[in-house]
Amino acid sequence: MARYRVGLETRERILSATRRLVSELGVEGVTLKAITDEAGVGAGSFYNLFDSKEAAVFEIVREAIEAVDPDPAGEGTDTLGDLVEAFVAFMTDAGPIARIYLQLAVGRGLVDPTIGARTLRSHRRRVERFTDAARRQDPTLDRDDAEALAETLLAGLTGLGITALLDPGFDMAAHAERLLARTAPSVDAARGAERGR
Amino acid sequence: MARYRVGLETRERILSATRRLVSELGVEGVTLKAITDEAGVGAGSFYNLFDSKEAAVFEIVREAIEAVDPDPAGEGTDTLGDLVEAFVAFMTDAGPIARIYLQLAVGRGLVDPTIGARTLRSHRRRVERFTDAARRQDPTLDRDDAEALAETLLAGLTGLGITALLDPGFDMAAHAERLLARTAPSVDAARGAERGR
DNA sequence: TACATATTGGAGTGTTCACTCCAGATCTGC
DNA sequence: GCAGATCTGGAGTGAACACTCCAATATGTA
Repeated sequence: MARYRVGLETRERILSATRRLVSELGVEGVTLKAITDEAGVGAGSFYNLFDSKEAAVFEIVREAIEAVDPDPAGEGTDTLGDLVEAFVAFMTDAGPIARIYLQLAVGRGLVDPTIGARTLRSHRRRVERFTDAARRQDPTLDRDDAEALAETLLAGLTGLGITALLDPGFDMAAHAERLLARTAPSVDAARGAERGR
Repeated sequence: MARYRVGLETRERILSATRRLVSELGVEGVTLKAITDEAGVGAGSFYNLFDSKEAAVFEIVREAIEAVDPDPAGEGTDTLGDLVEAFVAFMTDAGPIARIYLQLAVGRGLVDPTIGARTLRSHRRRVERFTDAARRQDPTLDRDDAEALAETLLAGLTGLGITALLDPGFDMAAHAERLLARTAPSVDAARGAERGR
């Protein structure tokens, strides 16, 4: 749709504005006028580049959902600690994206079945990733046990992430560390031993 | 505002409709027409009983937020297990209310500072309740440790609740049990001992 | 029963919204 | 530097929205 350089630049400007506004006002709170004003662009320019307001918002939303799954290529190398650390970093450093993700996954996911299903799918994938990491570090772990471990650990991380986004003073990293130590004691012991080496 | 019997009945009918619709469509998705249609009532009747659409929605929202804190009077008697059980029951049995609560707390709380602050306050109160219960059951527990325990346990419960609402087949009770055993081992040991008596 | 007051439905109002249209400006390959 | 395509802002459109207004009716009281 955009073919000239200026068009592509405008597109980026609009997406930045949309990202900022969606994170501030929510997926439902953002208006076309707000986007075009923030981007310094007329409505005509917007519709020259996007089919609808929804299309621009969806682009941002997809970006947010995919951002929770870091490095989908590098399989089998992460430890549970790495995964936890990455999740904490996503929640505390990713700025608007984490906000958008949670708003979307929880706020919209509970209302819109399409988004709910998408969120659940992405959650399952993450559980699997965590499960694999746990069994890699503690091979004596039963598959069901590892999966239950992953499920509770991820649930805890999600809850901590919500608190962290609501309360800027919350020390998510410390709580996540503790959560890992408690929910995955055998794995964490192995980790401690490795550290002490 | 309502003085006659019929008026009070209509008020209840409108609130029921609002509760149902807010849980299905979300706080932002519900329209006045949807409410009045669902309640079988004209717009005039609605505004005879409520100041605004917001007022009716707020009534439902307040109800949802208060429902998370069960039995605020009976202090000092609940065990951690009781509190966990109550939280699980709220998420799995409370029907629309739990949906509304999470939508609101997370979806809106991340966007609307007023709601965010309110959610955080209610969260702090719950953390305190959990902390007290933990120290009651294991008096050797340090206050900071107990609070960290409560924070991680509640975060986990919240995360599990989200999954439970997104996935009807999810066994929240089992995961919550496991979470309690892991995050509060000393308390849970005491509990097991009591059970074995 | 008679009267004051509450309740009712729904047509009407003003506002906000996403989106269309298009004339003129700008861009880029040749 | 010309031609044809792309990009631009913003006035204009219709639909959806929350809310008002009011004549007709129902309700409770004495």
